[in-house]
Amino acid sequence: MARKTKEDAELTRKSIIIAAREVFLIRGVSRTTMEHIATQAGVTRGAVYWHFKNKTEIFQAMREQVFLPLIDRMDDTLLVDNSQNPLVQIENFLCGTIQLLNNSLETRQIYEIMMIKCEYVTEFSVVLQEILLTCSGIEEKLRFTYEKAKEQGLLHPSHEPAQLAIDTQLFFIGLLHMWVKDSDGSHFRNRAIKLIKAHMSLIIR
Amino acid sequence: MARKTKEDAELTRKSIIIAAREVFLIRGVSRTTMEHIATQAGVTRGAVYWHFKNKTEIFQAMREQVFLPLIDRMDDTLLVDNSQNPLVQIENFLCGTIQLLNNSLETRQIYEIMMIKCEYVTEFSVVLQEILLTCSGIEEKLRFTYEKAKEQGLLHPSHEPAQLAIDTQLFFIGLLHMWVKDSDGSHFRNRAIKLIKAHMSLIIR
DNA sequence: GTTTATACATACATATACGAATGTAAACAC
DNA sequence: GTGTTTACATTCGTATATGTATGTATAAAC
Repeated sequence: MARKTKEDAELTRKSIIIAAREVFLIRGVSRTTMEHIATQAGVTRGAVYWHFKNKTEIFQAMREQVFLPLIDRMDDTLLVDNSQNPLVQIENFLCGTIQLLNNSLETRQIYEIMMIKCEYVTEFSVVLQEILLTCSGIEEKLRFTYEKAKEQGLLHPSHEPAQLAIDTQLFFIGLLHMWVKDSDGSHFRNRAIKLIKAHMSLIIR
Repeated sequence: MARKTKEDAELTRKSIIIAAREVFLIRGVSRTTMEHIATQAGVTRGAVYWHFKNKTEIFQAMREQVFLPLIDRMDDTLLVDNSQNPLVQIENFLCGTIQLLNNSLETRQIYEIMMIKCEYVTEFSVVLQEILLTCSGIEEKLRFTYEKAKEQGLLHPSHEPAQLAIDTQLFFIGLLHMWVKDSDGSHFRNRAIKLIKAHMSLIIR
């Protein structure tokens, strides 16, 4: 077949990532083959191997589309000193993430793949380390924001920012996991925003 | 080879489950083959196919060893009306689960397999439904116990048992996930008990 | 306008996995 | 003590996956 222009090639690359996401979601990462991805993208394995060394590289490319924006948004919502109520900042960050999952099919699917359609062994254990690191970052930023809240006297005197940060983080990790697993929506998806507000209300005062 | 006695056969069956757990942990469920399991158990694939129809059946057998006791312990700790402080009952249940993970290699490994070494697709999506159901059960039992606490005036008047139950449940799900992922122990494993106490202290009064 | 590198498709070699079929020796039922 | 069933091991056919090597037409570089 004919050679494509650079722009066309970039399109094929992107369509491969999209195809991978769609197949990963249905078959799981381990069970999808390069052939599955290629077929779904409407190309042959040759094209896939041209753009990516192996499946892990495709997975990483897919993952970056979700994680880099997450970090950015977190920094924007939590770290920027906008003289807003810090507790509201935290609530906005948490709710914003849920909104993103609601609005973006792509994000939703990638989260689902990463949480229940991927086995973190051998080449993928690296990803686990990165997740751990991201979580550390979240904890730190939450703590920073809770400290602001404490300075402003918004917290109960016996509550420590560090403890609140971890508690909120673990609550949210749990929520995300159940949000993803609850595909019919009745248990967690529909209630997520309410649950976040309830969690924050436990902390206020 | 020679036929074994019934007792011997039962031993082989158990050794296959153990072998499966060990290999699942290293290679992930999808990537382990019947051959891997057989070799690890010191038998041939013939023996494995004799005892189990396929890999999913082995997985289920392994899983039951962990989930049935969980339900039992939960009922024992939370539902039995032992006139103990309900909040202490909840704390004991949460801490007890962490202790179990600390003490039992088997339990620890099975949790790890189920959370980050398994892809919940096709035959395995059934397992997801069961997990959802188990979670519903946990929520209900937590709510029941928080209601007892409220009756005894142990809760802040503005706190609702239903909300607390979900908050605690999500906190604990998050904790379990991070506990499992934090294999070096520095971030969550060593602090788990302290984090639980901190979480409960947010609720008291 | 020729050359070269690109963006793939096609073909090939190798490896691995599965499930079933078959074989077999000993345990158990009688 | 003979027949039957059990608890496996062995063998076989088939399918599927991987990575690479090779082919090829065209875009881009000059």
